[in-house]
Amino acid sequence: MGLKRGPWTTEEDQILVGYINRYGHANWRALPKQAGLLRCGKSCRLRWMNYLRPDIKRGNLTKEEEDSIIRLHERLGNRWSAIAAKLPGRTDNEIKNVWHTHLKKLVGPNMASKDSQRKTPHRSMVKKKKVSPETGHDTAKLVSVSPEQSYSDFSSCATDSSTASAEISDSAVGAKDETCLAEELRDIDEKFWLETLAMADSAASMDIITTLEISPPPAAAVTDHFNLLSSSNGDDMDFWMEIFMRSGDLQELSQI
DNA sequence: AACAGATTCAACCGCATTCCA
DNA sequence: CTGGAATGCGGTTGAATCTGT
Repeated sequence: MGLKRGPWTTEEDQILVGYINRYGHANWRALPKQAGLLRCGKSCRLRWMNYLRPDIKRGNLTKEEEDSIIRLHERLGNRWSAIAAKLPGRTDNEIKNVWHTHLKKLVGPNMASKDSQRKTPHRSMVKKKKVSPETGHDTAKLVSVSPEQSYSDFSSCATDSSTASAEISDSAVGAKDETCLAEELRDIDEKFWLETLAMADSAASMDIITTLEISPPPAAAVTDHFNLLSSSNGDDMDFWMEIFMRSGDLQELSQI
């Protein structure tokens, strides 16, 4: 289509930065044409988000940042954008690259293999994990996916739950047929939700939620767990993510 | 100095989600 | 409700660079 690809030149960068500084980036698709760039909107967005944004930190990650990434990855899996959101000035792409080039090696072979198993902790699956009014589970969705998908999805959702480490061994994953595995996952899944929600229900958790300034916790969040689960939408994701993370902290603390 | 293999990281690709008519 | 466009995300690729022989 006559669009340029490959590395960006300094001139292109200047044009893009100049245009965005002046007009913003309300419409990425229209932006390159209006700015006079022979790039697709997607490419412009990526260049801006990962490289040209003024708030991007340059240089190597600090030890603290690396530790944070390792901790967050342990809890969130390969949800790079979620991890990046906790590290101001760092991009999801950068964190992903750093993980694959440095940090994966640091955390050791066990975690590394866990990482490869985890594969795509897909956000769609996280969202689809709505609770059916009758059964409390979206069974059809779980049964229809492959064992690998089910496991990676599960681990991404429940990475930090103690039940998440109610391990499904490699061999088990390989050996079980899809139906058996789906049933097992449903059991674990239910346990996970109950535990997580129980955490949210406790006064201690509410204190933490308050002090964390999670904004704003849905009014029904604690009083009506399952109704909320079945009606939860994207706006609540940050809230739930904090709950997942905090519940992990609470469990770690209780073990200590 | 020359080469091969390893590493790094910007950019691309495909897919899911969100938005809107 | 539906379908198409726009956006965002995570996995992958490949050129540039580094390192070891």
